[in-house]
Amino acid sequence: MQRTKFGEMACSIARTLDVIGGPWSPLILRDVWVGFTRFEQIQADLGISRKVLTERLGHLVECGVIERRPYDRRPRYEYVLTEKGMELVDLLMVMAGWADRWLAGEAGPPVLYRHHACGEISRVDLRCAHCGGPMHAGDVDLLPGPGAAV
Amino acid sequence: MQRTKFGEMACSIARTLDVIGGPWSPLILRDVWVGFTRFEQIQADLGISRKVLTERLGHLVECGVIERRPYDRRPRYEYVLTEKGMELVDLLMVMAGWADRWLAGEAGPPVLYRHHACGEISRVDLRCAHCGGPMHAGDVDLLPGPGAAV
DNA sequence: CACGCAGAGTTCCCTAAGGGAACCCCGACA
DNA sequence: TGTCGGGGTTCCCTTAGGGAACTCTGCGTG
Repeated sequence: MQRTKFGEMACSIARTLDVIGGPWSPLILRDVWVGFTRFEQIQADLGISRKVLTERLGHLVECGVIERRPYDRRPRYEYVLTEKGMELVDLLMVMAGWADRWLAGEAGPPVLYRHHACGEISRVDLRCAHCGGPMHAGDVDLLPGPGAAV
Repeated sequence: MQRTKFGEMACSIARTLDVIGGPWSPLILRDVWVGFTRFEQIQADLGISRKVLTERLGHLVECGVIERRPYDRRPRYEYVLTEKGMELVDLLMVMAGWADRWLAGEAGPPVLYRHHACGEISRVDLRCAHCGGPMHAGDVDLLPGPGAAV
């Protein structure tokens, strides 16, 4: 809902928040991902206000993470993930993985992920794109990059 | 800022949002991560309202992702990441990675990550914890887990 | 011993964003 | 010609964020 616009900061986290920082945006993306692709479906599934849903969908379309396209000769539309959007869903999987580990409690995780390639129930793991070793928050140094401010 | 409380949904994404869904929360965590650990530092760095910062810090402490501890005999406190919090920072790296790829533009990414293990500038890559192969949003099936609703 | 200062919050008011419900528009179909 | 259903608008109300001023607490200094 932010009043302060994060997009202007020289910070990639802030820029991502500018796209999906709205409270509902990640859940909308999840819905589109799992197959709730129409306005009514998303609205009913999330219980979100129609007004806010309209705004959020518009914003996500503007940002190029989903596409709005007609599925009928009547004015009916569905929303589909773009490639940019699919990669945001990767982020959602990491989110889910964190909550599965830290917040699921007795009941266990609400959703399981089966990896196509190996057929096993699994979870995502963060690895270094260069050497393939584990790469977590404690395993890196931060250096100013070319787009750094000042 | 959400009015609707996500924590009750049987959805790990919603549960994560309940912890860091507030507009500023991810940036506060980032600040704590990179070494802005005191109230004044964070407030100055982010330009966030002191009121909201107080609330957000309190919430993050409650959720167990950061710890508040005195660093002086005067009433002075600093905030440090817990293990639970450190793993949330993993999520922030994925966020940053997405924006580095899709939003950095001409200037390039504002921050680079050097992996301790191999010493190279790198980025995080999502792999299957089971087989080690790439694991992205398109590479998985979703199945109801033990904690699924209904 | 009074003063000042700095960190860490409160308090108060204002505005804008979310929630909710009702309303609208358009093309099919009966 | 009426009505149905998807996909939005509009309007009003409430509440959370922004901003600035105020407070409280202990040290450190003259």
